[in-house]
Amino acid sequence: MEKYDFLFIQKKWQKYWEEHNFYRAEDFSDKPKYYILVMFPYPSGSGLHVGHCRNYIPADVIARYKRMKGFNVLHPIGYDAFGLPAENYAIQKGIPPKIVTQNNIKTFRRQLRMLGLSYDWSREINTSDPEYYKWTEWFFELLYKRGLAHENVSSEWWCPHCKTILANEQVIDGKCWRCGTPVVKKELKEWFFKITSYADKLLDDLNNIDWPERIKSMQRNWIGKSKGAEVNFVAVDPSGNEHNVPVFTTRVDTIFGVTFLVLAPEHPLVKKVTTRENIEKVEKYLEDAQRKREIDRLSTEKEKTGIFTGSYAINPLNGEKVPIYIGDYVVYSYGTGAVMGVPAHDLRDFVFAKKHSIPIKQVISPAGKETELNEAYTEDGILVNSGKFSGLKSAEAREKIVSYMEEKGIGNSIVRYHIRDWIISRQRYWGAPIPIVHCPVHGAVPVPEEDLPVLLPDEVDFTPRDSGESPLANDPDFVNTTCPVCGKPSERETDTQDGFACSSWYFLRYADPHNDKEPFSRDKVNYWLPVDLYIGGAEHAVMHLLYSRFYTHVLYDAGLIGFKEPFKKLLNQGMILGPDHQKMSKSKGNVINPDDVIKKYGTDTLRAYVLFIGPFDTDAAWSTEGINGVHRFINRFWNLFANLADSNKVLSFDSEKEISVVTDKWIRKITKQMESFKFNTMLSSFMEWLNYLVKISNENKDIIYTKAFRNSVETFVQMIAPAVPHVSEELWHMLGHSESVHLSKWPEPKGIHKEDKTDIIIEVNGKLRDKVKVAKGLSEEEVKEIAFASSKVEKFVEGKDIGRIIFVKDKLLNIVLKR
RNA sequence: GCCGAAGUGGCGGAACUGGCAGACGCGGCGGACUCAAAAUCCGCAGGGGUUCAGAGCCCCGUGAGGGUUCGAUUCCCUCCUUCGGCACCA
Repeated sequence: MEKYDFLFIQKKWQKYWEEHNFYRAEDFSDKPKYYILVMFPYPSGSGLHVGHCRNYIPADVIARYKRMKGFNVLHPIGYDAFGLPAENYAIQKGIPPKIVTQNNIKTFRRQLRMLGLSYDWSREINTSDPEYYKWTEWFFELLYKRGLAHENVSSEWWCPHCKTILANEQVIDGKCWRCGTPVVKKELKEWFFKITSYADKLLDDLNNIDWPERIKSMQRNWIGKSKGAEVNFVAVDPSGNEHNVPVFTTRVDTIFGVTFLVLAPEHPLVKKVTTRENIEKVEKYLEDAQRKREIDRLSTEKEKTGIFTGSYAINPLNGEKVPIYIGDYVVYSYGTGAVMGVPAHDLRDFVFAKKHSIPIKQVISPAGKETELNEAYTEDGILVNSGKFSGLKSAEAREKIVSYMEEKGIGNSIVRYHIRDWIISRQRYWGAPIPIVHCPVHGAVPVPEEDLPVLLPDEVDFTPRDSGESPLANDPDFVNTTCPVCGKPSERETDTQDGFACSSWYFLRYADPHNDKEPFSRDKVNYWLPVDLYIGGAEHAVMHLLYSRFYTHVLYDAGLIGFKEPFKKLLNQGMILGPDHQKMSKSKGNVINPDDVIKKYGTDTLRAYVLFIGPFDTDAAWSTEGINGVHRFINRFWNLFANLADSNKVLSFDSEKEISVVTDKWIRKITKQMESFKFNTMLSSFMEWLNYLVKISNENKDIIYTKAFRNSVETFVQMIAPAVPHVSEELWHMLGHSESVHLSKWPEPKGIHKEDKTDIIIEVNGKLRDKVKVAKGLSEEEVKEIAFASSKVEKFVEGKDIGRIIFVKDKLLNIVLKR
C-alpha cells in the first residue's frame, strides 16, 4: 500500500491546479456569484503567521465548498503594502521600502501558495503599486470635489515614535495603535475627510448588515450620537457685562432643576467671569488641572474637583441665578464645554453639589410628587417644580421645552456625535501621495486627472522628522511644480495618505483589477459586490471597517456603484494563542511558524487542525498534541481508503443498506455544519464517520468491497476536499476518477430511509429510567404498554398513582406520578 | 459605571426547536503487536456510592441562588467571575 507522502502530494496538486488555471473567477457568468473576501495581509518582514491561517484557511474552505455547490466564486488576495513597518525596516537596513515590500510580498506569496489556498491569483493587487495608488489618489480627488476633503490647521494626536499625526480611531488608550507609544498633541496643517457628514447614514445602515453584534455596537459607540438641546444661559461678568453660555444637555426636561453651571477649565469664558477675589484660587486650580491631565490622563480616580468663579448665570427658563463653577470633569472638546448642573438627576452633578454644598432641587419624580432624595434619580419620570411644564412626562416635556425655547430664541434641539473627521495626512514617505498642488494664487488645487498618479519619488531620504514635515518636503524635484490652473510656480502637498485610505476601496478593485481607465468598471463591481462574506480580525472595528463603509456610501452617492454597504456578512476569526495560552510573540518564544508545521505534517494537517482547534470565532491555544491527533486522523483514512485504490472487486452484503443510511446522515449533517461555519464540529463529524467505517471493516474485512462502502468512501473524500484539498485530490484519483475532486458536485443526500426502528426514552418524573428500541410511528397507547412492561420502570411506578403521561412521538414517554 | 461575549470532565470543546449532558479530539489507563521501545491497532474512562470483584443498581452533577415546566446546559429573574470594547459624552 502506498504510504501517505504529504509533501509530494501537495506539491504535485498545487502545480496541477495552477497549470490548469483552477479557481479563476469569471466575470458575468450564468452561475450565481459568491464573493468571499479575507482582510488582505500587511506583508511584514516576519512572513505569514498562524494567525493568518485562522482566517485564510476557513475562508478557503468556504470558497471551495461554494464552487462545488455551483457558485461562481470570487476569492481574491492582495497586499496592503503601504505603511510604517516596511518603512521602519527599510530605514534600519538602508534598503528602499519599495524593495523591502517586494521581498516581503514574495515571501507571502510563496507561503500563501503553500497553504493550498484557492485564490484567483490573476487578480492579485498591491496597494503600493502606482497602478493601484493612482486610483487611491483619484478617490481623494473625488472626495475633494464632493466637498468631503478639507484642510485645517489644528492640534491633533502625534506619535513621537512614528513621527506622524494619527486619526482619532488610531489612538488607543492614549497610545499609537501601531507602536504603543503615548501620543502627544501637535498643531499642524492637516487634510480631513468629512466622515462626520455620514455619521447618520453609517449609524442607520448598521441595521441592514449581518455583522457580529460586538462590532456593530463598537461602531455605534464610536459614532456616539446623542440627541439633546442647546440652552443659552446668560453669564454676568464682574463688570456687569452679559455673555452667552450655551450648554448641551440630553435631559432638557430637568432644566428647572439647575442649581449651578460648570465650565471646562479651557473654556474662554473662565477668564472673563472670574471675580477679582477668586482669581488666585482659580488660577491655581487651572494649573493643577493642567498638570493632572498630563500626569495621569487615564486615572480612574474620578473625584469631582471644582472651584467657584464668583459669578452667576441666569437660567433662561425660570430666570434663576445660579453660581458658575469651573470643573475638570467637564470636557472642553465635547458639547459646548459647559454643563448645566442638575444634582437631583445626574450622578456626577449630585456628587459635585454635595461636595460644594450646592442646593439640590428635585424636578423629576417617578410618582409626580416631591420625594426624599438620597441619591440622584436619573430615570425619566413626571416633572415637578417646573413651572408650566410640571405634570408632564419626561419625554413629552423634552419636546415641549425645546419648542418653547425655540420660540423664545433661548435654545434649540441639537444632535451631537462623538465621531470626528478622519485625519488623512501622514508625515511619512511610504504612502499614497495626496494629489494636491498649493498655488500662491489659487490655494489648494487638485492635480488634473490625466496627470495622476503623482508618483512617489524613488531617490529620496525617507527618514521621518520630528518637525511635522514629511520627508518628501526635502525633495525639490518632487515639491516644485506649477499650478494646474495658472501655471505659476507652486508646491506639491508633501504629506501622504493614511494607509487606511488604500484599504477603504481595495475590495472594489478585485472586481476589475487591471483597469487602467478607471478605478473599476461599474458593471463588474455591481456584478460582484457587495462582498457576500468578509472575514477578518475584530481589531479593525472602528478603523478599516468604518472607513470602508464611509467610502462605499460616498461612492454610492456619487453614482459610481449601486449599493451602500460593502460587506453583507462579516465574521471575526478568533486568535490562535501560543501553547501557553498567551498571545504569540517573539519575546515570549511561543510563536508557531506555519512553514515548520507544514514541513513536519503537511499542509492538509495544518489546515485540518486550524479548523478543528475550536469554534471559528473564539480564541484557541495551539497544542502540539492536538495537531498530532488530526494528523493521525488523516493517516487513518488514507490507510483505509487506499485499500480500495487498485481493487475492482465488488461484493454484496445485507448490511449495505445501513451503510447508505449512515452516509446520508453525514451528508446532511456536514452540509449543515459547513453552511453555519462550524468547522470544528464538521471535522468531528468526519472523525465519527471514519470511526464507523473502520469499525464495520474490522468486523468484516470484505465489507469494504461493497458498492455502499465504496460510495461512502467517495462521498467522504468529496466532502472533506474543501478542508484537506491535496490528500483528497490524491485519493479521488486513486479511487479511479480522472477529473479533479474540486470540480465535482457537492454530494446530496439520496433520501435513503433510516431503519424503521427508533429508540424511545422512558422517563419517570422526568428522569431517564429506560430506553427501548421500537418500531417507528407507535401510538402513545402502544408505547405505554411497552413502558409499563419494563422492570426498570416498574420499580419506580409500583404502588404509586399515575398522574399524567407526556408522549413525544418516536422520542420519549414521561410517566408523571401523583404526589 | 455603560455596552458586548462567555462560564460544561484533567484539558480543547459537543448537545437540533426545552427531551439520553460530556460527541469528537488531547492527555490518562488497560490490552495486542515487539526481545524492548516508539509508531500502529483494539478497549476503558464525569464525580460519588453499593459490591470480594465485575455486571447491575442508586445518588449527585453544565459558575451560584431562585423561578417557569411533566422535563432546563437550553427560557425568565437576581448575583458572582472572566474576557473584549467604551468611558467624567452632560
